[in-house]
Amino acid sequence: MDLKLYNTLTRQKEVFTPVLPPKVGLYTCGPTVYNYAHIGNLRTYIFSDILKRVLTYNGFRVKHVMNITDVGHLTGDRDMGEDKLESGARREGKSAWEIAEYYTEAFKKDIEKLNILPPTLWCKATDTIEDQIKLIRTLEEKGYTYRTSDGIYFDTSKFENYTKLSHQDLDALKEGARVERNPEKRNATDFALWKYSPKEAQRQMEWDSPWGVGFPGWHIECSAMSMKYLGKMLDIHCGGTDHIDVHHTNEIAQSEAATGKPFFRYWMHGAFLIIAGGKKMAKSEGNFLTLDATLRKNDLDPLAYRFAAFQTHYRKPMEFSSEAIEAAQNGLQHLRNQVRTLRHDAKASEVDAAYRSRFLEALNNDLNMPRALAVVQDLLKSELSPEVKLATVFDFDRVLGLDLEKSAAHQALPDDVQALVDARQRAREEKQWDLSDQLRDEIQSKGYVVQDAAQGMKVYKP
RNA sequence: GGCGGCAUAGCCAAGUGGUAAGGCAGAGGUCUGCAAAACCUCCAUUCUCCGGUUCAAAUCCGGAUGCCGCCUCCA
Repeated sequence: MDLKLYNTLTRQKEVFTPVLPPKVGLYTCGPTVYNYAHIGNLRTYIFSDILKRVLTYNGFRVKHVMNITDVGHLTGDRDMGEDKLESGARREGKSAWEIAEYYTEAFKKDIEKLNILPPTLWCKATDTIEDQIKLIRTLEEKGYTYRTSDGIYFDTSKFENYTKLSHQDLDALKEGARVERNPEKRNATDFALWKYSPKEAQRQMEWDSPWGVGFPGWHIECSAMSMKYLGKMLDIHCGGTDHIDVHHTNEIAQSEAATGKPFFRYWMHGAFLIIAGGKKMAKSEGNFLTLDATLRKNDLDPLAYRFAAFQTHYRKPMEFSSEAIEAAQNGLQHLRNQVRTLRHDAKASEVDAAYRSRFLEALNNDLNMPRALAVVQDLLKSELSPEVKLATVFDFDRVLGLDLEKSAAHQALPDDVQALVDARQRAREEKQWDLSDQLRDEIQSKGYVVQDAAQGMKVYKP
């Protein structure tokens, strides 16, 4: 079955075919590690995780590269402003390197909690400075660069079709612009490839280069790393929608200018998460929620957030509220209970081909997770045997990543709990209901759920 | 000011020409000593509003209203 994906470049769904099948090169723009990720950021990584899992489910072999931006991302546009890592270091009284290390680890913990599979390869901007310098030299040799008092810039007017990804009208852009100007730039859209360290202040992160001591611009890292690690497999590049106009547009310009060849063929972008008031989540809006804070406040399973993200298509803004996340938690709990009930009296056998095909059809229609979830519900309500249902839903979970098999697995009870269970079983057989209820309370107070079924008592830890 | 997007039940939402998926919440029921879980049934004559095209529109076109994003760093 064809896998259709929406390509920002062409603004339509296209049948996906990689350069070197069955291998697929996937590049995800990772975080700038100067602060914690918020749940809006994480929505985008859940999206790229689904993309990767769907590719794998379709039989492709995915090489997934994700970068960590630990230098060169400025706080202002037009290549003015401070480096985020340097300002983060000042804010917290640590070194820029410590800041990067700390928030990289925090990010990795977050995605692990959400069952986001780690990439095949992590790469850091600061580990590839040499490659970035090489790329800038190539651009220099080909005449795409110019020098100003603060750095080396890319002349976007020399690259034809600069707006092919953003589909922007540059003339209209200029008129409406209300930004500080960098008077040395030839075009408003030109961007820094290399910035000199400021004369008055010592930077913590700086390197020698043919143009002087300094640091790379933000965009060049993704070009250098994606080409270095993916080689010819420049298949899919994904990230948040906010990257379309500047970051990804600039990546394409500098990469294609340097190589003379097309860069990635498929560009995919995840939409924002917006909070109840209808605003996007952002630090400047004061509605910045980390994963931990969200979970703690509502006492939730991290996978409830993953499940919540599946209810909205990745290209549509997702409405977040505590009501929505609680609904997702209940929905996930219900799904797990359904699977556990099946598991109680059956073993997984064969996957049902018809349901698998319907599930795949939803996934392959530009990752339509809401519809895929509806197929899961249909499956569970179907007339199929428990054995087949189980096998099929476990197969689906390769994409869903909701730990359905694990959460339904038989759990061995500790001796003290088992003793209580046995005692309660005897009490029930003797119809000593007061004692039975008392023992149930005791078992529950140890954090277990007690369910009386026809075949006997079910006791498990949720 | 320019460009783009969205508007479907109490909430989250799918659906791009053929007569409204799914989830959550809610109501009723089966099972059960009770509880919990599970299961079954019900829950939008209608898709922001007004026109138009069509045998047929939530889906296409025009207009209105509201909301959002980008053009400042941001997933």
